Amino acid sequence: MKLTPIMQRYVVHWGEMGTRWGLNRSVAQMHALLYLSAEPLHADEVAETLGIARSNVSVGLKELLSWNLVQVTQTLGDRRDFFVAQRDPWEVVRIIVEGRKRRELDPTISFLKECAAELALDRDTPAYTKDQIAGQLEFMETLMGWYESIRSLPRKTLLKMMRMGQRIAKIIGD
Amino acid sequence: MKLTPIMQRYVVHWGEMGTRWGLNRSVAQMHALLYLSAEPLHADEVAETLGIARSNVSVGLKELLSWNLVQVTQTLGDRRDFFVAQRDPWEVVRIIVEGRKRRELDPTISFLKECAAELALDRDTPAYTKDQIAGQLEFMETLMGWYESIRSLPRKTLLKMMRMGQRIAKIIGD
DNA sequence: CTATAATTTCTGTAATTACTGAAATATCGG
DNA sequence: CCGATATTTCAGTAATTACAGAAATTATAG
Repeated sequence: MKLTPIMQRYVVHWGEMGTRWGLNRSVAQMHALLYLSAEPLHADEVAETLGIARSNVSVGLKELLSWNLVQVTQTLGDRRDFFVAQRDPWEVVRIIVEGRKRRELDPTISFLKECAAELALDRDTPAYTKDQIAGQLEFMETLMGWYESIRSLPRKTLLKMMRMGQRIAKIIGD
Repeated sequence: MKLTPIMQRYVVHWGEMGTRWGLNRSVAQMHALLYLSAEPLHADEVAETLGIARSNVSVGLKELLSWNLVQVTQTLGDRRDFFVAQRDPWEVVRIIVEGRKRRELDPTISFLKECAAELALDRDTPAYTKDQIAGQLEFMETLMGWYESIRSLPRKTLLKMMRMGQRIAKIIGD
């Protein structure tokens, strides 16, 4: 696939940002490429376009598949797998946030719950420390509950809410 | 500083999670330790408690200072710097989110704006690609605008909003 | 101004993580 | 089943990142 200069810069930028989000550079680049491409691409084309080894593309695409950021399609009369990226930016962010929650927040909350339970019986740990852990757990549960309730809202409602911005504070009252 | 078994596990867990959030393990451990500690600690104590080199502690604490997750205090009659962590979990998250926004989202939005401007004149880049970039920019601006308006709400209002959960959808209408 | 304590910088090393290219495996038409 | 093509696995290598310890710098008390 031939990239225009702007497309190249986009791919590079996205690769760079990916590293800050915990993806590795080439995986993020693959995603960027597929995101910009109107047609599904096969792995060889991704490898060639980005100049990385075919085997890496295989691994990277698998990772993107596991995140549901990319899907496989087939073409009649072609044995190869073709890949398309999730086109909708909302959906991309939803997927990423969901994944991060599962991998980062959920284990922490369970851990904190364990701690809280054990701390109830613990005589050695200072009161201050207990409070800190309890406070953190409470906060994370609040945050998580909020996320759960927002996650399922239809996009239209979400968009409306976002556009309301600060006016929402008035409606809620204080 | 003497750590109880639970405190040790907390520090280890937090260190592990830190790596998934883009911090390195020991920096995250330093933060955890200070977060749990009722009193300010000096660098030597941090180094000794965590079993890492004094020089590393110096670098790590500087990083935490740059994030405003940790602050320096002084004690009368002691030349050493003492460090305390931000105690409030809300504030911790606010600081982290703010930092990530600044380091990750802001540059991306500027980049996308540049792209959008150049794409208006560009004859080579396919229409589909242009749409994808435009869509992403629009989305990120919406998200950012919402964040800006929420960020400044008093915590009380925020908490109320979070506790309302899905009921907020009804109030907004559809 | 000097001696001492505290902190930071810097360099080499260790550990981790990412990547390539070859080999192995799987898939499919005939 | 065979041959051709596509994909994945794997082992060695490269690149990156984190770390320790020594050396240098800064700050402070006397």
